[in-house]
Amino acid sequence: MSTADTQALELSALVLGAANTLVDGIHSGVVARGFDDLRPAHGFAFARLAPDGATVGELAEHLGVTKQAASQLVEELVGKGYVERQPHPFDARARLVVLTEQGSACTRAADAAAADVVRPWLNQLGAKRMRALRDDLAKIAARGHLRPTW
Amino acid sequence: MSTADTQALELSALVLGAANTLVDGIHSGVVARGFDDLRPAHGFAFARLAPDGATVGELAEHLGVTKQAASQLVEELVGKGYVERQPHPFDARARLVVLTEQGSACTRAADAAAADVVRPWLNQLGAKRMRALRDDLAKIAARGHLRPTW
DNA sequence: CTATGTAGTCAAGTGGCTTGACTAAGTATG
DNA sequence: CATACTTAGTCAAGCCACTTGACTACATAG
Repeated sequence: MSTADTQALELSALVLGAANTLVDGIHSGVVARGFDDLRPAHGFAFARLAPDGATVGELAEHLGVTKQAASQLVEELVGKGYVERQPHPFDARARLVVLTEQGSACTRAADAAAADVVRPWLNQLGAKRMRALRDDLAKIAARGHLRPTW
Repeated sequence: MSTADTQALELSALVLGAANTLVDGIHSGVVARGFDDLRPAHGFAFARLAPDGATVGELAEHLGVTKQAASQLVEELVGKGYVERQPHPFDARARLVVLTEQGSACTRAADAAAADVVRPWLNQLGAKRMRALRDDLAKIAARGHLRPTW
């Protein structure tokens, strides 16, 4: 196996490990802040709904699941008070799913939890290399090599 | 929200996106190489079994599932010819799960697929920053801020 | 030798997801 | 406008990876 391949393997493992740490850490932080009836999958939904809401179909595509699954997820979140369905402004077939105040509070909690996870990384690497890390990953993403869902 | 928090959010999204790209890309590459009866979860199992095999319990802990689930996964992989159970050298209760030749071939395919995913990153960033990226992630991991499962 | 702990499997139940079928509303064609 | 087609969403049923609970076989401490 070539050196480049070995490097690729190491990098893969590290990226996957970092992602794992993030998902677990964010979830733990969200739970610790009182939102204990949510799972990581809900966070990925919130990320799509956060700015201006989304339709069930858009959410489904973002999550990589069927519309039916997304619809069920929305129904669950409605029941728990995190989101609500509104009539779509332009398309009477569609319904706009938006965060409630509770949902917004949860996304703020998730943001804070993410910061908690990343903070030790910042302390370890320093601000300069941290920026470089972010910029390099952004460069990769900008070239379309990352899925647009996140 | 502070600047550091914004940076943390961006970084989180980028890392998660990169991980997503890796998982999808590796899986696609493995399927394309003829191992089309496997799912990403099997790859995570192979990663633990690859060097010297592991017990069902060890595999379960690595994957973050129950022993029963791991046992079922092993049973499935046995049926497909990727792994086999051997008597454990020291503990008659335990059984050592090891890769078959087919299983090893699959891990090599996964390695190659990972390299395929990472290669465009290397081309985009250059060797120097690529090394820096890996080293920084390794530094973070070395401090125990990443889950040891990967 | 006995009691407790550990490795693994069997059995049954669960929950998130899928496919399939359907209604309501938009859109394009004549 | 009238018909055919597409799209947004839900309802219903089934699937499958995972869970909890119960159990056997072996190990280990007292």
